[in-house]
Amino acid sequence: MRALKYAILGLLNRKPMSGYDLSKEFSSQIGNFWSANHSQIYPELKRLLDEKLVVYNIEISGDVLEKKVYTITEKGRKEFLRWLNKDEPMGPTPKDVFRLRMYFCNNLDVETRIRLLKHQLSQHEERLAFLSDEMKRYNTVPPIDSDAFGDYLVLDSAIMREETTIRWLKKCISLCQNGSDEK
Amino acid sequence: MRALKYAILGLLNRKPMSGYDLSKEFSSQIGNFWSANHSQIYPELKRLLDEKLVVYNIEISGDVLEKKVYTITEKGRKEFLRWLNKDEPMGPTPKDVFRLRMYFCNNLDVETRIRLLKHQLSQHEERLAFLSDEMKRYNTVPPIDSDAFGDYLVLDSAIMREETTIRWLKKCISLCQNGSDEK
DNA sequence: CGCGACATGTAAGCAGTTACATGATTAT
DNA sequence: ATAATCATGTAACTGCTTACATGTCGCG
Repeated sequence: MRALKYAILGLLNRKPMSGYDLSKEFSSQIGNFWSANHSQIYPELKRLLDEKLVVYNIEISGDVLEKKVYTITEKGRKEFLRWLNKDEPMGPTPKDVFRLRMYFCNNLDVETRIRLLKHQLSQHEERLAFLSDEMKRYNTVPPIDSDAFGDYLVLDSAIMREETTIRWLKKCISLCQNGSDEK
Repeated sequence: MRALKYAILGLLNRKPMSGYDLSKEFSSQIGNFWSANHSQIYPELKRLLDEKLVVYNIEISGDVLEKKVYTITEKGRKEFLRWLNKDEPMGPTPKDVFRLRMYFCNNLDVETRIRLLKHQLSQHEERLAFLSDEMKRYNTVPPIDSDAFGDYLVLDSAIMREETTIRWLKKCISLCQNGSDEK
């Protein structure tokens, strides 16, 4: 599978970057659906280098600090495009610990459920507010052949995901409260 | 973290089961948000046994075929409830390879994007149809202290997730088509 | 001069997938 | 008979997280 490999190749296909830059990218839009930390990125870059999918040259920041700026090769671009064009089946359903916990929530007293649900709710609302703020930067949908188009699509998806989670959490809270009244 | 440990304890807290039964459970409602296959379940059961959180007794199916039916212990129940009551922060954003691909979709020609998007769309619509069918079994919201309540909540969540994904996919298709007209 | 950001790496361990391996039971 | 399902395990490998480890640069 090696999704990280293609995530990195895709980012380097946008523009040359260092491992450090890549790890920052994974905190931005793309990070809503894929991320990795530096301890995974550096070894992967070494591997891509061995496979001749990337090359690097060293830039000096300041006096002596070396920065390896990686560039995708023609071979790398080909392999990336091959992966991107492939039609793959729907992936496995992603895991979610909080929903796993709610699956077992009949073992919790109602007050605890509501407390846990409200805590999740506030976190997701905060996250949604952050994402909505990012969305404000787009007055219009970016051109479909620009890098920004991908940014826009995944940001939109992340917002929709948060909105849906929030709707579900509110529904859960409501069901727990009504159910407890009925008793 | 050991989420699988608690998933298994929670299921055994519902009723005694074999490893085989557990792996089937992960294909039902709970499987929408957590799953594992038998190669992970059997070693985990052994570990739970070592930790004295479960015990088993052997049932014979047919003539000689042995079936290990696991039961949660009092210690196991306590540890499960401790985990369940804990208030944990929002987990990391789940990974999604298709959205990762769409992040890079400006490198695809419009026809390919639409083909890939429509393929995903049909798969998610099929999945939604299946889940909606499952939902029909509930004429009413189950009692909030029944096992079925958890089943209901996660099924509802899975349906909302599929609906949202479908809305997003349709939006992406529409954006790609309109954008290509404008050019 | 101290702190946060910049910058790159390795090691140990946990979690999860795929494949290997075996055998019994039930329905057709 | 034979295929699908029941039933239990192990081994090898991939992916990912957390911690270890080191050093520079720019700002206040």
